[in-house]
Amino acid sequence: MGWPSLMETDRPSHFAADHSATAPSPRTALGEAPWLRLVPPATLDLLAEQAILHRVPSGSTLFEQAETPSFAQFLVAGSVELIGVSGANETLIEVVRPIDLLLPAAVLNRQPYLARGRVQEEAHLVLIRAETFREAVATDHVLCLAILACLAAQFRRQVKLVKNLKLRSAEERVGCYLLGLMPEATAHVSVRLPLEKRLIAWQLGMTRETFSRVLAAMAQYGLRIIGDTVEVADTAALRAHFHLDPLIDDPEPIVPFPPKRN
Amino acid sequence: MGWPSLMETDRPSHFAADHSATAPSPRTALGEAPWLRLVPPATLDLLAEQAILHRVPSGSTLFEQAETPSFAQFLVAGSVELIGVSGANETLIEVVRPIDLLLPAAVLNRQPYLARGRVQEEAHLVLIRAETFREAVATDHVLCLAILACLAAQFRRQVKLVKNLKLRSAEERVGCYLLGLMPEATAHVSVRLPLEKRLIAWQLGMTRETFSRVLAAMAQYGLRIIGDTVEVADTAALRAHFHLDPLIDDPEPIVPFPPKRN
DNA sequence: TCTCGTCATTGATGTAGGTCAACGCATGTT
DNA sequence: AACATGCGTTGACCTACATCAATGACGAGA
Repeated sequence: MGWPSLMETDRPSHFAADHSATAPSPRTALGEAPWLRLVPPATLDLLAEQAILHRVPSGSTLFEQAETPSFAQFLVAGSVELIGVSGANETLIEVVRPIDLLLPAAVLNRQPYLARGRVQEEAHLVLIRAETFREAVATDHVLCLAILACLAAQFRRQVKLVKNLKLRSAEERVGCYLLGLMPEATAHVSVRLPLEKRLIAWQLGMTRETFSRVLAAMAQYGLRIIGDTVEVADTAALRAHFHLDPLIDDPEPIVPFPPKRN
Repeated sequence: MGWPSLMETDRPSHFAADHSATAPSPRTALGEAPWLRLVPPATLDLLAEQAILHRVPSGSTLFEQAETPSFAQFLVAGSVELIGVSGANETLIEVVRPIDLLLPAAVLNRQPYLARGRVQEEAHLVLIRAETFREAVATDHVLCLAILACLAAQFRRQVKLVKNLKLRSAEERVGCYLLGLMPEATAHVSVRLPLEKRLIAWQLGMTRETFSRVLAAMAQYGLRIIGDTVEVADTAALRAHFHLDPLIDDPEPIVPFPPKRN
């Protein structure tokens, strides 16, 4: 498969060699997740103890649909797309961005993944054995609260994605996506697209061709595309046409949930 | 609004009168949720203490999109549809069935609902003040684990719904839905549709008209519709055409997560 | 330099499913 | 009875996309 060493428990030597100097340890990586801030260091130590820090190149498959997870995977850097597959059809479920867990629901419930995990931008992952992870959650209340917050955010992101997809036309999705890239105040803006167009199209749930056509058509709203940069004459005018909805477009933060002393 | 008394803390007298004899107490209702089985009775008592048990008629709006939840709502009986709204468009996000929580993610994170809650079949709800609920989760690790399991299941259900919708054609959705109603083994079956057709259509993400047409077209697979009952000559033949995918069609149980003594 | 592969653009065409409208059939109301 | 209201069916039509195909632009390798 795309990434044979994932399923092994021992760390492949070339990974150790590559990163012993530059890459942070799994423990450091976990410590950097803001939503794990309140978790006792001892618990993080425990999680990190057997953890593996992996760099995975773009395009690799992290896990296949229907597989039962062996690891909890923390995405520390890069991005991973979750793809639902049925027969010949594939559809993007969501794009996971750091720092987040990949499909924690499957890991927690010992259930099969409902989607394929594919690396979009080179990913840095911390792998923790599923059982270790489950036990830690079952043992440490504060960790459990953190995971709960993480999962809640993922749920809400999922709902937002569905709403974006089902309530808006292709053109609206593009318009709102572009608006999301622009700074608030400025009138005349020039932004670079953060991804290849085909990837943006795929994220917005349309084909390259449609995306291209829509971009072209948006010249009428004072929008120019030169290569991968977008120039807008008047963002206010754009905003007038495409109404950002906070209940769809606002990013969904992972809000840590303070434990209570009893 | 549809249901003015929801936002009040004190129990409206006619509810007390109506149900003091027949309806179970909030405490009993909570005790019946299998996935709360492991939660200490003391915690359930605490939750039930100020709780309100409500019967809400079909069609009522439980909460509006963008509202910040004041209550955690346990759906004990009936069904509730969650509807995403944007401008003039509405789309069904999911149908919640008992025993489950309505959008716990919003309640936990103190964030606005992303969808409207509308009663489909008369609902029995246990309302718990949001803060009480949050504190209980922050205090009791076992409760926290139960909610985590509940939320995990909801997340997975959401993913399954998206896959059903985006990976299958209208005809396939109908076919698989019908198969889901049939008993496994029998060859010749006659099933009654559990809901009005317009509601099924809406749940399957299509219009009444399309649903009607698709049903008619499925005569070619040996299917007859008489009023609200469906007769299938040969379920095996149906199954050959419409492949149920466990990763889409299997119901998503809430699997309780055993706590660990440390 | 040429070539090959990938991405983007543009046009022509196809189609799944929505929209609109008419009608039949129940059920409940005055 | 007469009437309204809501659901289901069916037909004619529309449209927002996808699909298919041709061409151009760019970068990497020989």
